[in-house]
Formats: sequence, C-alpha cells, structure tokens
Amino acid sequence: MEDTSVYDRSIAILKQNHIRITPQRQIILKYLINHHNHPSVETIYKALEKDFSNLSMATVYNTLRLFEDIGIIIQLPNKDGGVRFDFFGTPHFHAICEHCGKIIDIQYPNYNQLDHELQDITKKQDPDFTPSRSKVEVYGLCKQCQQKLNQ
Amino acid sequence: MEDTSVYDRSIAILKQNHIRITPQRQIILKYLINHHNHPSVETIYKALEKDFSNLSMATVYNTLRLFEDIGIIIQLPNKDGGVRFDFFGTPHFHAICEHCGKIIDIQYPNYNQLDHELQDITKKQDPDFTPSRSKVEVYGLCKQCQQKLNQ
DNA sequence: GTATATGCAAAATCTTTGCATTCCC
DNA sequence: GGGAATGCAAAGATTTTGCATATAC
Repeated sequence: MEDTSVYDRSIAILKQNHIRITPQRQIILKYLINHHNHPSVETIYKALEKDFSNLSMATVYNTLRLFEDIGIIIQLPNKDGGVRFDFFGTPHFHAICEHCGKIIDIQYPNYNQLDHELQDITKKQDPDFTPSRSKVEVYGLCKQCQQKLNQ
Repeated sequence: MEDTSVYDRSIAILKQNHIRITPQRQIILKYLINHHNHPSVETIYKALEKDFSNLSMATVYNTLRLFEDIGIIIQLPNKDGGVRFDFFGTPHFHAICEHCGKIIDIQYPNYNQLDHELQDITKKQDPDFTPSRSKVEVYGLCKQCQQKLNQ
C-alpha cells in the first residue's frame, strides 16, 4: 500500500529531527496522510477523539506546529478565521476560491523546478536571505461560485 | 509626489467598486501606502487612533477585508497568531523567516509573467477554476537568524 | 532515569456581531 | 433621503500557557 511507505518516510523524518514518536503524533500523521480535505485543527480533533479519547486540542496544536516546522505539512489560510493544513508529501500548490474559501490541490509536475526558481529569485533579490521552501496560492473562483455569481 | 498618484489610483479603484470614500478608509489607505512594515491590524489601529480619535478596531477590520477583496492589499501570515497586511501597488512576493517571522518584500521585475504562468498552470490542471491572482511566499532564514542559529 | 510530551482548564488573543448613530453620495 | 459605514461593547473563535502526570527512548 502506497500510504504505508509515505507514513514510514514521514516517521523517518520525525526521527531524523529527534522527535519522539508518540501515539498522538502517529494518529495525527495518519489522519493527514489519508485525508486530503485540508482540515482545520478542530476537524482533526473531532475526527480523532472518537477513537482516541482524552486527546487534547493543545496536543493537536503542538503536533501540527511541529509537523509544519519540519516541512511535512503546510498551513493554508481559511476564509473564516483559523487555518487549515495539508500533508505535503508530493509538493503541489493550491487554488483557493475567493468567494467560498474552497481549497483545491493543484498537482503540477514541474513544481520542484518552480520552487527552485522562486528560491533562486529570492536569493538574487536578497542575498542575505537563505530560502528553503516556497508556498504558492492561486486565488479565483470555483465553478459553483462562478455560476452563483452569474445568476 | 509618486505616493499621491498611487493614492489617487487606489481611490479610483474603490469608486469603481462602488465603495464609499470615508475618512477612515482614506487614512487607513494612506497608512498602508506609506508604511511598508507589513502591519498587523493592531499596528494600524494604534498608529491611527492618535490623530483620529474614536476610530474602532471593527472599522479597521472591515476596511482591511474590503481592501483585500478588491485586491489592493494582501494578507500575510504572522508567526505568532493574527495576520499582517501589505499594500500591493507594485506586484511582488514575500520572503518570510521561519525563525523570527520577519517579512521581506521581494520586488521581482517579471512578477507579472510569473503570476500569469501560475494562473495558466492552475487553469490547465483544473479547468473549472477561474484564477484571478496569485500569492507567492518563500520561506527560509533571515541573516540575523542564520547567525543566531549557527552560534 | 530523564527529558519530553500530554491533558486539562483557564487565560490570552484575535475577530466578529448587533445595533443605534452618523454620514457619504 | 436612503442605504451604507461607523463606533462601541459584548460575544464568539481561536490559540496559548502553566503545571501535574504520563511516557518514549
């Protein structure tokens, strides 16, 4: 199963960073790998507390920040307050609807090249800054909202 | 003065969008044009309430959302909660320090071409989505934080 | 064994809302 | 004049903190 190796690779990254593998971190990681719904903190918490009682929001917050720091997930803006998250196994960017806030994954084969380009430009414009990753968001209107607004 | 015409052009955009020109909107717009410090809501409020008593946070929030909706400012993530804003007269992107959260403007001559490219890719990958603008952030370490972390 | 992570609940932040009043067009 | 914007304060969300307890390595 492909997901298992994604999971194993992620766990390896955690270990490389001397991060302890707790059950909470495992289930949150699994959730993020298996759900590409760009969940909010609360969505993750609600989904997991059923099977894993006495999980706390604080732990979910801690874990997500940790995962973001080491680059295996990225944070996305949420139209109505709060933020959302997305597992970042295959690098990609996001299209975000300005009207409803819907987030769509844009898988782009040359993302790595684009990422490299953006880091290059940044280093050229500001040699004092050492870039390590980039984040791209494209804003516009999703199909449903286009139709709604044209009525 | 260059800033005057930037201001006039922005006001024209507001009028095009049938947005009323209130004194509050004028001073907030002027502040954003003249300060490229990526201010938070509170920074703007604090700076303006001195000269403009009984300005309310609610109005600052409303105004910033409005300006963002019509695309004359963009919202940036803030490391420690909340968000920051930047006037978007000349299209550019941002370098953000992962360690201290510092935001640096990256003026890039071919930004428009890059923006166009990103919208093109998005449309190709998801024909149902109609893109209108893009946002690019490059993460890494600023000079100060590199030095700090290497000690 | 020890440093680290967790849960809990309270505190601190940040943002929105409702409504009476004011004001732009 | 009328619809829209504002200020205010309260409510609602979201996120962080402190500390005792539990646990990964």
